[in-house]
Amino acid sequence: MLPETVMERYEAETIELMWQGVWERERAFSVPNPTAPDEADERRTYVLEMLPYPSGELHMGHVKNYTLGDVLAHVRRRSGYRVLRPMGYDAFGLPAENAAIREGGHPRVVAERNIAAIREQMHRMGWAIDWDREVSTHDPSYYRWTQWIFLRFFEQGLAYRREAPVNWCPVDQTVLANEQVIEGHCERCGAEVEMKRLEQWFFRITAYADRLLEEMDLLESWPEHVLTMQRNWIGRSEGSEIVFRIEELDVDIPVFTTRPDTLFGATYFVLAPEHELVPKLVEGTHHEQQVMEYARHAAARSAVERADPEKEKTGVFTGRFITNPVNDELLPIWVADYVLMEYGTGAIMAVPAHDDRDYEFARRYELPVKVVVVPADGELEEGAAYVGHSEDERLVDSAQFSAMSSAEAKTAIVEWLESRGLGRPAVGYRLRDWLLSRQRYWGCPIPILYCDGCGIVPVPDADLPVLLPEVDEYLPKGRSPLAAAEDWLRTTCPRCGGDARRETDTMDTFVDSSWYFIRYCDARNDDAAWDPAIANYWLPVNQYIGGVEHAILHLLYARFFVKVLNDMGLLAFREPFLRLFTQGMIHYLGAKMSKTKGNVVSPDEMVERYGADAVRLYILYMGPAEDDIEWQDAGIEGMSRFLGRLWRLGLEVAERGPVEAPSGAPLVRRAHEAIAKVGDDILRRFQFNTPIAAVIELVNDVYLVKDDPERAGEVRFATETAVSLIQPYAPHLAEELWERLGGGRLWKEPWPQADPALLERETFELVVQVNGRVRDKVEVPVGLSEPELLARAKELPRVRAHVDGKEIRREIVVPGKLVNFVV
RNA sequence: GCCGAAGUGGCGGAAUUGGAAGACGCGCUGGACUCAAAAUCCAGUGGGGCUCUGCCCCGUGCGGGUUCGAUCCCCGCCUUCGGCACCA
Repeated sequence: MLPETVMERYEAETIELMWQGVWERERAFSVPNPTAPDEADERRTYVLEMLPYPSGELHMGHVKNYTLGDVLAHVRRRSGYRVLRPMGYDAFGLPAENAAIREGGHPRVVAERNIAAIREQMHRMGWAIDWDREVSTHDPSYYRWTQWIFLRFFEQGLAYRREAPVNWCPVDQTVLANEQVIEGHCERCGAEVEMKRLEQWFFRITAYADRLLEEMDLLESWPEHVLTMQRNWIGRSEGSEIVFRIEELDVDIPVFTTRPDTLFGATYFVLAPEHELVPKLVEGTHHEQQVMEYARHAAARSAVERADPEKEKTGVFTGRFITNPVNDELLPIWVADYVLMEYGTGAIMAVPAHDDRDYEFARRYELPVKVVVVPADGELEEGAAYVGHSEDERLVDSAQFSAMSSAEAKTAIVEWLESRGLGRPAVGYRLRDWLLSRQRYWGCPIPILYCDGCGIVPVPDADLPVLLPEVDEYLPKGRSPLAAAEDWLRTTCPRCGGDARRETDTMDTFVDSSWYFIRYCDARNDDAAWDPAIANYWLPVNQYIGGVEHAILHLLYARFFVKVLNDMGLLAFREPFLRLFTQGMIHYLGAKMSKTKGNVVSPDEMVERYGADAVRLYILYMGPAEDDIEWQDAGIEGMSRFLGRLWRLGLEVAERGPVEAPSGAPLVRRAHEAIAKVGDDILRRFQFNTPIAAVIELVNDVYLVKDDPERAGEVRFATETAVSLIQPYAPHLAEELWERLGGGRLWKEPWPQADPALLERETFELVVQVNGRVRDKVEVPVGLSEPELLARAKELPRVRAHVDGKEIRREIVVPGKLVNFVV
């Protein structure tokens, strides 16, 4: 053994930079596309982590995300797979634009500076990425194809334009999608959102609502809670549409309800303030002024006020009455803010006895409450609506439907209405169409022209990309900054040759990230967005890894895109991501890391102090990858210490030279147990913390006997195994030690396979219980019969102490584990 | 309010199919090495008790249940976190 003073110290930075250079020179992780792609190739796999937004600095969430993917990719590749693992940048979007406005300069310059920085940091982490496939969504060679896809959607009628009440952020001066409004506030800047009516572009995602639900069956493994969140977001509910009629005005108003069984309990009728019939109802009546004032006021109210559940519902009577089609009763028509224009038909029948909201409203405005469903025991709670269901509930006061159960009545009443043309079964969705236009500069231009003669005209494919023009002012003033680029704006119509203007809105960045995983497959293709043969070879993604914050939007949008592209025959599969893993967040000092709170642990600093390997190891050792976990400064010290321990062991063992390991030696067996554990944990259980513990244990075991010359062979084998198993986590150190131990390129080395024969034990420790309590343990040979095991157990003095003098009523034997005496 | 996930030593966590609770790391304690310290190596470390080479009791948020046996399954609570929240 070398004296400690002579032992070479572990210099993480030197070793890491050296090996990063080797990987780059040897193109270690480049995976070219096959010349004859075979879609059925079982030995290929696509490991993908979510596209980073290049904010200028890598954060610990990225480190965790990409290290998870890295470990998986290494193990898969060494297990004989062709592994596609690309990287890119979600570079369009508000933050870069805001930074440019703040600091002066061009958003492109800001974005590209940030990309350069984050790329550098990614290289420094040593992630095994195929950099030949790098893409950035802001690059014309990428967004050209984003535009091309938009045009395909447009052709299919899946991209359309309409005026719509939209969420308007007064600070960012732009329209927000519903999803970007959090409790009435802008997701990005926190400002209170206002309502505005504007011409907007939408994707018709609602046309795919059912398929987004049904085709969840095609997914191999997604976290149940993510699927639940998507189901809730889509919010499919089955009910019926029922037509009410205002005789005096000759007007029919349909409503959507999930409770047609309560139709006889309707005591009033409500229209949303924005409902188009409101003005007609009150025109020329003495209610007109009051109602119109109320409607204007309610409609203009910001989402935050309207969504506040604490707020009392308000409304106003219109003076009109509408006929309940089931019994010809006249119901007063109200306009109230608790009815939403965007859901159902913007009108409801109100059944205060059986709906909480209607009940609350009826109490406030002293409207009648009529009970039509009662539980079997007839007990109804005072002062509340009966909304629940009980097994034997029955309808009352509902003409020929009385005495039916709710379920029976639902069908019967709708059938009765349908036969008279007054109703039909219908489905409602919470999901709205995807509002994709943004009145901002830094996004993908929408490739559309407006011609005075031809109207809306798509830009011909041959004219793509529609490049972002240069402008002087990025700050939007209520219209897109693109509108200021006069030369760019004016163009000629490709159909009639007349004057035309360009669309000045840009796309939501979720559009860019809804197809990037396809582009990676064929990233350098200048003739098409992708070659279908190549896309179908790699895709769908076998393992997708990312933050749970994208559980709804990004994942839903990407699924939608793939379904549409599949329908067009451009892709052969219907779901983009077969397996999804959502990682937990990293907290520090008791809170989510954030710049504003100042509790950020910088990956750069940690890499500088401990090296990339220690950071990679610790980020996965902290706990289960799906859990939120707390960063502990002392924790990374521990990992750094372990790497030092492995390093010293490796050098010592290398120094001694090769020695043959006797098969079946204890450390050889221990090494095989570690191999089995690490492989199983990563590949089957998707558990990344316990494999590290297993390797640490192996190293600890080696340390206890490493100086025994008799055991040099098994020590060497166990050390080599530890180095090989830790390679996915700490690739630099592992590579260096592997070379010093006389090996070649470890990243090309096959992943170790456990020898089942060596996992077999000759003896095992039999646990002996009396009445379910452990009383003793004894080492016994494997393969003893049950009576033999029981006999061995009964001999034990401590067992005798608890059994003697008592009657053994039962003997339980779990082969290979334990016996239990019940006395 | 509705839906979902979780609760284990001083801390992060482990226990894979109902079979030894606390692997591994951190922290702490003791020892070795050193003039000393750091680093390193070795050992101990859930709580309580006793007749202390050992043995007994308690212990996985709380209260019940099923079982020879429960961190794991069932019922009812509590707490924390996440999602949705006038969606008719």
